[in-house]
Amino acid sequence: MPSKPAPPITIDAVYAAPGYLFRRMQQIAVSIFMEECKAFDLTPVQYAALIAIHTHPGIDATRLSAVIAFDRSTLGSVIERLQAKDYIERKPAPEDKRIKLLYLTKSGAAILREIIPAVERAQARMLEPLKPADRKALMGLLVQLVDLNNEASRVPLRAEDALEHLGKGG
Amino acid sequence: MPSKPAPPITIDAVYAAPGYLFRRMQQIAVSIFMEECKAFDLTPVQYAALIAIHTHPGIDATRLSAVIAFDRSTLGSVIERLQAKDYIERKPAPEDKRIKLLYLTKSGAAILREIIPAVERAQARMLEPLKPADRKALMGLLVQLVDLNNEASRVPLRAEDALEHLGKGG
DNA sequence: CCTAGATCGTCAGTATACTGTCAATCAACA
DNA sequence: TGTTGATTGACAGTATACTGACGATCTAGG
Repeated sequence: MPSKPAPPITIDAVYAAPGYLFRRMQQIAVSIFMEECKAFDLTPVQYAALIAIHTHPGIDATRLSAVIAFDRSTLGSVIERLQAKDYIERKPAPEDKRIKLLYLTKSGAAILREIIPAVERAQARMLEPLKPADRKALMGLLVQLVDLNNEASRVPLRAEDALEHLGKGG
Repeated sequence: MPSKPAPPITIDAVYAAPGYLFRRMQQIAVSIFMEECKAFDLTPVQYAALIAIHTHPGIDATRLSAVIAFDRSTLGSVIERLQAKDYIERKPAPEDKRIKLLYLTKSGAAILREIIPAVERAQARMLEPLKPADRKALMGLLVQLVDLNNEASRVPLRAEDALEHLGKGG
């Protein structure tokens, strides 16, 4: 068998490349999210951060970044904005002066309850063009791929990190 | 059948949501691309722009944004950076003073030839954890979904727009 | 010809993302 | 105890992305 010919240098090759499709789909997903949630003034990232803080009250910023796989530097400004909107508050940790613990405010808990249906609509809309069986297949493959590629990203997901501040209770 | 219960408000629901998986996969894809191409000082977006200009010499910025589905505002700074690196040049259009036509320089054409193998490696690595049959299945579903959701994004892909400056030759 | 509307590039403003660095602080160990 | 090394939050710098607006320019219609 002869060696594979050099791939052509055209934009059509890009359209079929995984990286391009992932980027495109992310753009579309954000667009749909913002459209469904425009009444709430919350971005997808801010939403994920609120959910994570709701699930793990008293988490600190570094652990939060591991739990939602967001860059720690980026997360600083996200937290600032959520605090400015009065959706979260930061309290200094009594035992470690470096750490600031994150908690939802009443406003934060309320907006979370209210936005959930819009978020559910957005998530459904992203997959709507596919047949139900294809939706399941795609999600299954994506969950696999993201999990198996976890270490390839600069900020791997570490869901279990959230439990450390509770005393390492396995 | 009773109505569906309200979904629980936990981070685990986010981990399984399409929007979160698309974001995560995009982060991973960019990370792999940058790692494989770190010798070339080109981002994924800059690479796509170069390929598109190579495929459509003399395209203008607005049409380029339609061809690679990037926001027109964002593209302005991308073009500036490519120009600063001497990979492209802009020439005023003789027939329309608003338009600046984009061309690859010799450096741009050269770096494009050189970076292709690294890009191919990056694209392959993104899907590597999956079995070959699953890779094909995932790509097939993604191509479908991105295409069917094209209008849902703020900047839909308009590949055919690139031909307009050639005299509407259909 | 002349005006109304569309288009082009650009800019300001906001929000992710990542790299690298820094001071303050904490933990571990000699 | 004293110092080394790790951790935390913060910051500067770069690069996408999107919104909305703007002047310059072109096109179409009257």
